[in-house]
Amino acid sequence: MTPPPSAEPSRTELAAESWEALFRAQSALLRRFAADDVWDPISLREYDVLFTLSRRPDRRARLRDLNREVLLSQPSLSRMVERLEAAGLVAREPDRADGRGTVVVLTEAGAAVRRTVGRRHTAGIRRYVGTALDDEELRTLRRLCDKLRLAQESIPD
Amino acid sequence: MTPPPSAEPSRTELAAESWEALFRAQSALLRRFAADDVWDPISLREYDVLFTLSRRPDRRARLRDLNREVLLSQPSLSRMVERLEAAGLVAREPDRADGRGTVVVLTEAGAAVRRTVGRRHTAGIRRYVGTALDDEELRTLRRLCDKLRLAQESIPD
DNA sequence: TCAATGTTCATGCAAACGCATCGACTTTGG
DNA sequence: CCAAAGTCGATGCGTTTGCATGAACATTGA
Repeated sequence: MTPPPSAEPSRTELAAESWEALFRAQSALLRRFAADDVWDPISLREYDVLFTLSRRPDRRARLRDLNREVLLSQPSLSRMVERLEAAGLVAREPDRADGRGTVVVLTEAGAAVRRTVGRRHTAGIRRYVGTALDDEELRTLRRLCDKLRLAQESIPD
Repeated sequence: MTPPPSAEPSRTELAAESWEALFRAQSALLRRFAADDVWDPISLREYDVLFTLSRRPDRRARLRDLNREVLLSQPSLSRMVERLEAAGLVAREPDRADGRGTVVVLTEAGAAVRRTVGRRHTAGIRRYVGTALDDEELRTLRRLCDKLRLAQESIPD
């Protein structure tokens, strides 16, 4: 149970330190982005949903699939989509292939808001991320984060 | 305004891709950790507060300082500390050096809960992070995330 | 010195969240 | 073929969050 008597950090310690560093970096950046006055008329979380939709073929996705990519509970996403629909940024339609499903579609207005907010947000990313690391480091960070995320699919619950 | 006609991704694109990768990796991991049945009797966010306190000298910190490290608004943290105090996991006392301040102290019970939950949480970290990357990659990820976070202190608002 | 300004924490309040659950539909297995 | 089990999305409900604000104290500058 106790770590081996070694000067080297164990694999578990390395993992814990890396996760903490990742978590803290994300928190610090998220705080900066949240402080940026670029989000009107949506929230950062809503932007995430619109952004995710905008990358999908036909700008549409099943609610369930959307939920897999966004850090929100299913009921919360359901209600957020409801609000976005009321604001005219997305539309909901039944899935013809599965009677249980709801398909969420990004409207033109939603795509426009996504682009506008996205451009402003990108300025922050360039400022807070792009000036902190050089090109090589950015590429490495991206590669490791992608690897870390994709690995989750192979790790059973 | 438009990117130069080049096959190379611009610095801005690199930064955006890296941030997205970081954000998605953090989301995926946070979801896994949240699904782990290890949090009782606290939430993941509350654990973060207890954990942060546990690393401080004398296990105590000003509310304001705590708020700098945790991704919560000041009122939310104030109320969370209120709940943690009601649960006996922290204590609040006035700051003798500054009449405005409130010092939050981790109690013995709070430290015990932090350790118990921390041990269980660490198993998840080892599983989800420690098996996804090798030692060298973990060290690199940690280094880049730390650099990214620390750089924020030098970037004005 | 002291008025003006800034900082720190608490609280009222509305919005958003997650959990539990339900109805509707789909998939599976005998 | 159909009953049982599983999946999907919506909704009731209590909890937690953030925003706006206020009271108390600290700091600043004339």
